[in-house]
Amino acid sequence: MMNFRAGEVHIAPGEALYHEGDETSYFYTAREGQGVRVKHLPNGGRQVVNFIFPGDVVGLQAILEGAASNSAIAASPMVLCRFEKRRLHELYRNSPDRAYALTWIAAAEEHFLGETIATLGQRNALQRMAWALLKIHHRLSAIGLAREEGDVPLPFKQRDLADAMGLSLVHTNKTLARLRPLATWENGRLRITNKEALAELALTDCALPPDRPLL
Amino acid sequence: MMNFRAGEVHIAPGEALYHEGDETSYFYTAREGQGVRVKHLPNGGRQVVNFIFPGDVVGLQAILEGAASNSAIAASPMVLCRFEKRRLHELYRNSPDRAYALTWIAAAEEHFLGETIATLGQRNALQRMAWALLKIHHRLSAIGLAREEGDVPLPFKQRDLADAMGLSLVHTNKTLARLRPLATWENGRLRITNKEALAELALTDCALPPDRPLL
DNA sequence: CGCGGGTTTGATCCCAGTCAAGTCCCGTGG
DNA sequence: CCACGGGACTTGACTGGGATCAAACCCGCG
Repeated sequence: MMNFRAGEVHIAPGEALYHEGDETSYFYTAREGQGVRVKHLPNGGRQVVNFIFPGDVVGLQAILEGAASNSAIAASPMVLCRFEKRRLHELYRNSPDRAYALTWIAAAEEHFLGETIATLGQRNALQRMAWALLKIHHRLSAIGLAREEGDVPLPFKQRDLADAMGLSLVHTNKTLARLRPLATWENGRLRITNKEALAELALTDCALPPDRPLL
Repeated sequence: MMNFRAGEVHIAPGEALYHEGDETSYFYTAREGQGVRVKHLPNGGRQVVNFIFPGDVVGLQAILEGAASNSAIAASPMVLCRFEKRRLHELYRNSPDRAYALTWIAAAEEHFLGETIATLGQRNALQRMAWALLKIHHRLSAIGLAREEGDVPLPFKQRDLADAMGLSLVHTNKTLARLRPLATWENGRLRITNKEALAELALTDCALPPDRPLL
């Protein structure tokens, strides 16, 4: 099998994998660490489009040609595999199964963004936070990052979560405080103590997409 | 070339192409008419995830297996082509270019959903409406649905737009009224009279991130 | 003429944004 | 060793944008 990897990338917390507006010719898969994809608005607003966890594909929009519509920023030290987008055609010609997996991933991503849209559009602050914490915990658990005690690493700042849920920093903080008996997030680790109550709050039917095929 | 079409579907305004929770084994491409993809929350909330215009692929998430995460509802009489998702593998094996195009479309969709997320998260009511009207008009113009006078067909209800932008119906109405000098939407047709002013309001352009220090 | 769905408008309320301090903690340097 | 500074997190007081409630209004239609 041909090797599509075009190198491995290491980035430190706070650094960018690529910037909004860049004409990047790569896309990536995350191996270790966590980060965010952010979009900036002309007025200074900052939206975290989604979180980047190990196993995610990052920057697939690069196949659209043109400037990247968002920046990818690391929140903890990250390791990613880099691929050249112009060799994607080869992949599609020579490795239909992997191509299919790629589409599958894109569809899964779309599925998740749809849920996020519903959250931003319909849920209040408490519901948003409950939803986000559940999703994050579930996702990280699924990729085996949970410790014995059931807590998962979450290296983000409250500001990141605030910008992800479209809430102000202060209100995010206050909302996290209200959720404290159900979930705690401190020292970069998130623990869910009452999943049922959280799900109740979040109005989640918590149906996640099935396991993905390997790329 | 093999024929993947598995029929043509006609649906009337208000009817569903598929319902949330359905185990559909099809996906579609829209040929005529317009509709919405909606998600429902347990508390009765309703979010319009996006609008369906001619040329769009609908229900590609079906490749994820399992229940559909949203419903597709027609707002005007629609005509769509139906495809069987289980034959997608064939497509990937026999027609890499079309497979690539499919991924391209999925990526474009993801790109758009990302913009929507930024809108719901960061923009206020006036900015949201301005953004939505611009996007819709631009999109419909691009597929040649604009008349001589520059107006495009928009068969939705104010409720649909409200649910798309996460605003209440009444506030949507009032906001549309405030935008009246810049854009009018009546009798199912949308006309933009002052594109520049609208874009100004919507804060669209967003080329480069403002010089906020990283991290 | 009455009815129902969609649109418009006014009055009131409250969730979340903003402003402003203050605390905790860690790294740096005197 | 402590003083200092800066970044993240907390907390309280105030404000306002948008939700909610409640009526009209404006059709097309039976």
